[in-house]
Amino acid sequence: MCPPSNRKELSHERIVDAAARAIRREGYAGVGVADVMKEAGLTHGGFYAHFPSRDALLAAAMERAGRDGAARMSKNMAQRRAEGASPLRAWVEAYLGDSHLVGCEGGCPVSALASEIPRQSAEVREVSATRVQRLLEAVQQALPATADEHAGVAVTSTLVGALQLARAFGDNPQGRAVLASARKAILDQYDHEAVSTSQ
Amino acid sequence: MCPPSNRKELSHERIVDAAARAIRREGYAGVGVADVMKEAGLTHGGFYAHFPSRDALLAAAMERAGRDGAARMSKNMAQRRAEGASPLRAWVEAYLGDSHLVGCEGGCPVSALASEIPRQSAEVREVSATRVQRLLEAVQQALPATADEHAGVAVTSTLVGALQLARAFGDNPQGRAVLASARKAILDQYDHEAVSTSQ
DNA sequence: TGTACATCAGTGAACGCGCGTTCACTGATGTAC
DNA sequence: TGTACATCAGTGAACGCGCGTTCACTGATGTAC
Repeated sequence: MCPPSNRKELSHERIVDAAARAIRREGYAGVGVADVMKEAGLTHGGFYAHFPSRDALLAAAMERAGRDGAARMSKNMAQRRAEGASPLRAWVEAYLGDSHLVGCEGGCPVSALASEIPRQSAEVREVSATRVQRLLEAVQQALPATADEHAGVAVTSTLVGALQLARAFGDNPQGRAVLASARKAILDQYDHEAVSTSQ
Repeated sequence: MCPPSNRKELSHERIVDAAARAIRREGYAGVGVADVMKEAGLTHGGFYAHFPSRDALLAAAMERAGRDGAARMSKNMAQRRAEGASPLRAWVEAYLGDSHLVGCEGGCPVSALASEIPRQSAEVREVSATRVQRLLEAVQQALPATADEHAGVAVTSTLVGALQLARAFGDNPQGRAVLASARKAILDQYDHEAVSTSQ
């Protein structure tokens, strides 16, 4: 069925995909080797033919989750931009959408894992820090050209913090109110530029 | 040495104190019953005379950590206010101080644990949500009276998010830059009121 | 004041369980002749 | 075309370990008389 040189590679992809979902759903600490392998349709014994350790899997999963999240954001944003939203509005409404209150599985791994990062192994911390850096860059690009770097960092912090506080309350009016307040505060301050200013 | 009715109570306090430090240092998932008991100067066997389960300990620890953190913030703020800082400046500089980049052990449990909260048991989530609520209220009180509730939520989100992103980078120039940007952005926007306006 | 007893906080061994990791083996696949 | 062999991804049993939890016991303390 599969070209021989591809078979292992395909399994590898399934494992990383499963782990990328698992870390966002369960946290770094909640992810087990056996569960990930099972979700990838394999048995746990074969794991060490793919990764030297559980930590190596977590690192690969974080990188994959970051790319996943970015791709999904791009798609989501493109649609909002097509509907006439400014880049910043598109970002903020996509990132802080009410649907992100439940199930972090497909969302931004930084907001799903931020407080766990400092407690991870060096290899996981390094990959995670790079993902934070990419998130900062993406938000900066969505801001009007007049916004300085401080603004980019502050907006990213607000996005990540608001999503976490909202999730701490859960999918209820209190959680949704946190998201709404953060959306409003960011757009009121930074979205004074007209839509036509950018792009 | 100890009045008999007090002895158990004193042990209980030591256990909760140890756990309140442990959850901030290691995360909910990183805290073990035996380690906490050892840090409290006891053996693990006695634990279940104090708590019905590990989750009950985590809940008690979160509440204690919240009060601890609030008390420390009060002290820190009082000193800054005495030096002439506005309430908001005092809050922001205390909360986002560079010293919080290493060792969350004595700091704000919300920023130390935020992304883990949605994965906890109901009892831990409830206590944690209350701590988030208290944090929102405290920040709101530090803001100028002209600031609405959206501003309070946004500033709290920025504080929590910035501390976590900075800690993801670590105690280095990159981490300190995140804190500095967040401090600047918050104060530039919300601290236009003169010091004399409040209190 | 002194002795016997009741109380109870804390001890430490033991339990079942799930984890990360290892390894001898299986069985499907492609290759050599 | 057919047979024998080499390769190697994946299997599943087993390992040591640490965890949360239980429980029979200890030993210090205060009380009754």
